[in-house]
Amino acid sequence: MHHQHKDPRAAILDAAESLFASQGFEATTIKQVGGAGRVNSALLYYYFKSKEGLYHAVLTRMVETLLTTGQEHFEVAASPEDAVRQAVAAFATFLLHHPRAPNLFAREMLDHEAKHAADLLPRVASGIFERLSEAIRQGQMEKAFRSDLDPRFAAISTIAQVVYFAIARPAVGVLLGHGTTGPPPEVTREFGRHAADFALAALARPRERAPMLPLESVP
Amino acid sequence: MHHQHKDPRAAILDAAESLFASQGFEATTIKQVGGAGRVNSALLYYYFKSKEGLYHAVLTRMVETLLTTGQEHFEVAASPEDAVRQAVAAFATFLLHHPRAPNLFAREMLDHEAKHAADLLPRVASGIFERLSEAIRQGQMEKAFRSDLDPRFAAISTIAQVVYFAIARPAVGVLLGHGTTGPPPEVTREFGRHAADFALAALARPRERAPMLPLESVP
DNA sequence: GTCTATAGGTGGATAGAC
DNA sequence: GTCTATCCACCTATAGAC
Repeated sequence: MHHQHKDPRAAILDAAESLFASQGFEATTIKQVGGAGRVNSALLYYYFKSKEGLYHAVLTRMVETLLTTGQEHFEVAASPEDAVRQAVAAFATFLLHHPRAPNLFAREMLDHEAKHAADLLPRVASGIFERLSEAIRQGQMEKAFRSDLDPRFAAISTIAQVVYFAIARPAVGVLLGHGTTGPPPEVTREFGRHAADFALAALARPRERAPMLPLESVP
Repeated sequence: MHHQHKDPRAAILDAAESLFASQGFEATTIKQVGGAGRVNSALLYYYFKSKEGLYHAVLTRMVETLLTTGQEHFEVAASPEDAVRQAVAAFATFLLHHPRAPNLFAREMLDHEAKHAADLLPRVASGIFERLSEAIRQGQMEKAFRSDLDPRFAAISTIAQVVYFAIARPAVGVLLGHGTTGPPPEVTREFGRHAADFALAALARPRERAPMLPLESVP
């Protein structure tokens, strides 16, 4: 999975990302980072100001990747329905390559109330959530979606499913009968499809319109 | 908010619950617990085996409360639709009284892969998730819900919304324009209603049936 | 049951050789 | 740029007086 690094800086970043995500910031020691990255642990202070500085660098790099992935998916969306599917797919793709990413972000919310991500959150908000909300609003205007749901709330509900599934892996695993190690990859992919279906089913107009019929014909 | 305690054990539990939830297990020190509970910090080792033992006691007490709340709500559910609303309401009620609870559980998943909650998760699974899944399955059999969604996945999607909203408060706050302190209580309640609506909209049968009509009359 | 004092161990960070 | 050695702060846990 992980290839050898010539660049010590990248090696440190990779090791730190993995450790912070799996153990948390406080529980991860400088020496663990050095060990995992096969780099002298004192070297960390040459490339980064402090343990916190390293942490911030890890968060920043990950957000950039997420934004790029989101960008690529939204670009190919042809309709509001498609945009919803693409938004879910963007997260699913991102999670496939960075399985621990939700852990890292979730921790940042929990441990530091997003203090270190204060400059990053608005970029995620405008880069992904706002675009999804906008697509939903668009679908409502085009009468493709029901209009009694708040577009921003609906966007949160959509993304929440897949992010929760990733964060609460142990709990979800127990619920689905796979134990605390969490569900196998196949089930995870299956849930990704389900999440898009669930969101689109919620957004769908409740009853079939009778298109093209004059109003008088409706009882 | 917090009343004075005569019972040092309860004082320690309350202080630890609050601190573990807001800072995490590793970042919380014994002396902070003692300080917040107005109890000598060495006393902790008289009532609990260790810092880990205290942590486990906090988790256990919280799960019991959640299960009781869930129980009470499910008991009054008269229909599958009602059960879905009651499940969301159970979590909403619980979160109202224990705003930091999701943080605590989320941390346990993230920091320790639910190691300390291994004995608690099955109880939550069977006490709440299974009952919600069962209600959804029931609704599908009664033709009240669409039948192309996996009941267990649908249960996860339903709960995911409200739990995600609680965990990702800072991110959700930024998205909705309230800053990293998170949305005000009113918006939180509003989202609770939305979550139930969203889930029921997703579960609803896609088109209106023509009830009681003989089959031949359908074109 | 409650408190003081402290042992024993570890972690972040730096100084300075190479 | 990289490594060794180490300082200092702080944390968990216990011993033992009261």
